[in-house]
Amino acid sequence: MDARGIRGANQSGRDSQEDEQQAMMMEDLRRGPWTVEEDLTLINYIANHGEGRWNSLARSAGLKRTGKSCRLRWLNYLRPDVRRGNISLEEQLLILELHSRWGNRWSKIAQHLPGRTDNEIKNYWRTRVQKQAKQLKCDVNSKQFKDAMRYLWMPRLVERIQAASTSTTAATPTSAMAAPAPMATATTSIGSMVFPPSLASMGGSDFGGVQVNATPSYSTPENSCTTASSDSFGAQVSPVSDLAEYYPIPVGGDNPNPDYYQPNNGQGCYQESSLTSPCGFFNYGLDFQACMDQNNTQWLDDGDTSDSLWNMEDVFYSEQQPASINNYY
DNA sequence: AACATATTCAACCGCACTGGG
DNA sequence: GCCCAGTGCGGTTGAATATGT
Repeated sequence: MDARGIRGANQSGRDSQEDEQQAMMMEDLRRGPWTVEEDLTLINYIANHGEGRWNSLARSAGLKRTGKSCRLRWLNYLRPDVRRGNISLEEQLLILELHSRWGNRWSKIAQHLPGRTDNEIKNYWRTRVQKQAKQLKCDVNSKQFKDAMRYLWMPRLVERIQAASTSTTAATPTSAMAAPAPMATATTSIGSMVFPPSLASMGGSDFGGVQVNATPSYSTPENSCTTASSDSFGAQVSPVSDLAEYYPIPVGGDNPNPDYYQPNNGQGCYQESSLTSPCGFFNYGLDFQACMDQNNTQWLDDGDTSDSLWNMEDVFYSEQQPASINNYY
């Protein structure tokens, strides 16, 4: 047992926990990374006997692991419906939104991201979001950082989702993008979000009833969206988000979770062209009539994937100096 | 190529809660 | 009401890997 094992003196369940620790030493239980053999043993056992009662499961399966360890391994890694890989733009947006609503309620947030585990979301938050706050020398819970997330990062994600969607439909005859200007005009509704005047020129959006004539230019690297490997905070993201791929839930699906997102049938969240939060925290009714000509869509395919979509320090600076905001958009 | 530093994420921890006996 | 096993959650760690010098 390491130093972290030291606990307080009058904790409920404390004895059982000490027993667990003791058992670990007595029974020579394994810890650390799981081997392929252990994984297979666990998978096979659960396939035959189901999950639950993890301590007895661990013993019955012949695994020299604690029940906790087995449960964690199964839920976070071995479960067949666990999604691995890059976090899509939509997922990032959802994480930001739900976190702003619920805070560090990772498991609750994870319920709304099918296939993602609380651990994964937590790691995403810590490594990507908190890192940015740290670099900016501000607290992740500070109003400044939250505002930047809400007013800048999230709208930008919406734009990128729009752009990605637009780019995927651009090739179809019916989507003859007649965008004449080098500016993409995207109308984005984010129901309860009210943007400060200084940002009102930023997003092509109707945020919280404030019609924002936001027409971001996509012509510069600084405001280009990165699509292949890096999100605005350097996160690995999917270049194109196909929600049908991620959320293959039938309309009126039978997920017992009442909070579970359903495809947009009037109460759900995602449709091909809209994003709606589960609780209507805010509502991304994306109007994908954003017109982007070839030049405007080019950036989606350009390979600069290495850096930020926008530099947070620049964003903060621009927030304080609205006059200069167009330097960044 | 070698080393240092940064980043990622699986796994662990303590703690709280629940339900059965 | 108490005890205890089981479970779940959020926070933290550290090995592996990536990146920079």
